[in-house]
Amino acid sequence: MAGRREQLRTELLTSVRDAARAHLRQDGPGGLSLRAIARDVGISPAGLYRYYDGRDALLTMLITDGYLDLADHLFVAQGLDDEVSDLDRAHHVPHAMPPDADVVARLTATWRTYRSWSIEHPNEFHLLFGEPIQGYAAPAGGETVAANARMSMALMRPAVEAVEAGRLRVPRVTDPPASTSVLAEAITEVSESPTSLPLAALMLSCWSTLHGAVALELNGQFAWMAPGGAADLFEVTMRTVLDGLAVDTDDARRPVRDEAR
Amino acid sequence: MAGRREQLRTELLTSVRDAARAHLRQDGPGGLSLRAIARDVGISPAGLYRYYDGRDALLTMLITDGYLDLADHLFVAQGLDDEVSDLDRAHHVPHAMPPDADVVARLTATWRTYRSWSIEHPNEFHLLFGEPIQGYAAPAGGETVAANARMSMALMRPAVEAVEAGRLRVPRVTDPPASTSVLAEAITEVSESPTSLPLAALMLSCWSTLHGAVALELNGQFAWMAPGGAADLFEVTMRTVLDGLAVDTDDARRPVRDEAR
DNA sequence: CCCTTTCGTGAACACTGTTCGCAGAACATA
DNA sequence: TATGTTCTGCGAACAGTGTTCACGAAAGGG
Repeated sequence: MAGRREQLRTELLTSVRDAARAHLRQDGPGGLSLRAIARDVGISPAGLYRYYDGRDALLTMLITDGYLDLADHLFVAQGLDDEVSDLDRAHHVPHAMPPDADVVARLTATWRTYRSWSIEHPNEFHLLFGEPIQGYAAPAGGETVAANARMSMALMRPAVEAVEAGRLRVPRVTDPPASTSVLAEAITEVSESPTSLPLAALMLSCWSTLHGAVALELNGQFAWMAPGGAADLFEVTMRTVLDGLAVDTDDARRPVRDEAR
Repeated sequence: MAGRREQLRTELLTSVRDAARAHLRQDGPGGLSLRAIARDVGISPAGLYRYYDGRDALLTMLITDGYLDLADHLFVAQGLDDEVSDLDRAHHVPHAMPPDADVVARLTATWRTYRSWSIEHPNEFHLLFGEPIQGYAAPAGGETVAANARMSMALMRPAVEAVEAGRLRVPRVTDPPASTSVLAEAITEVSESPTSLPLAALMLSCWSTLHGAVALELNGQFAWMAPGGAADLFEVTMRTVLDGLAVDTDDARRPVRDEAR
């Protein structure tokens, strides 16, 4: 028995959310204007405070949504559609793989999706991974950190699986610093599968490379060396990394290729 | 024969620059306020326009300075003090190496400096590599791109030297996409030394890893797995990458270690 | 001394996020 | 149905932002 009030409230609530997302996409995190959003949904600036308690609340909502949306895309890319919330289920994911595809193929598909999502949603990427907004601090409640953890897991999982399947070599870590012992434990806890320090280090360096390649491309650092777009640069970077991690066979190194393509 | 006017002008000019830098360091790129700067140097907001033509001019100045400052630090880390402008010569660079140090040691020192500079100047890092400021576009003149190129060279050089010295393996690139042929040419032109496509790809992936590790740490993505600071995480990531690029000797893989430390 | 260039100012404009008090509509209870 | 309570929404106001403009004063050159 939804009262008329609740109905109007949820309608306006999502209407505000949509307007906020639209403005984020167009003008970036810095250009988010409460007054403009209020104008779009047809209420006064002050009226907005009945729905979202100021700019910070809107930001945490956008950040949470961003992490979850990215996580959904990553899950779809791996063929794990059942992990995805109903909202984004029909989303088109360019590199999506069937769930029984080759492990390495699912890995590369996930990485490609991390990039393509970021290229298609540059302002969301900046909101999630860029500089913290002036005067904004994530609430201690942890709405955003949970979403963040979900995204991290979606990103890490296929790499872990590729290692477990024996398709990726885990490099040794020489002289690991003392404080990094917590690292493996933390990742073990989150990923719910036992993680050694070298494996954790591998995850770290892979994520760093992936993230760095996307971030540098997005900020135009590759513009002067790839005028025609940096998609191929990403491809080369990814293959360079994966070839370096290819398992050694007896006679020769087998380059890592994604067989299902 | 510096007239009294010019003298006052240059004084106020640098005074404005210092104030702008101070505000950047404290409040970040978004929190840069022309009125606050004007207040600091003791002139009216409108008077600022006699020295810097609006916010954008101030931003290009700050960006240029940032790239050059980072480049200087990288050069000092490699022991190339003569490349450095007089202004920052006496700067303390924690990982600085003598110019005759081991190639790999100079490489790791450069990477560590890339990180430590970013950690110590987070807002400058965001200004240089973060989201583009709302409504700002780099001038076509190229003041910032020249500084950017200088920084790129300072960053790439030691890795190239390590390869030339035979201390780093250059992984093959399987099936390079067609458009990446320009890449090698572009890097050859900038670095003034012949660069093959695999070498260019190696530079790319190294820079991506380096940048990604720093960016992720700076945005707190590592906070939950390294409560005590991420310096050791960076160390592990760097060693993982470099060990993966260690040259193959006849009997065993020799891990890359920096001998002068 | 005069004329030109530079400098600095205060006022104004169109914005921003946020707070406050005051209306009116919707709801729950007597 | 009548009354009291809660929720909505609004206009005004405050302190802040970048930028433009016309105007007076100072400095420099002839």
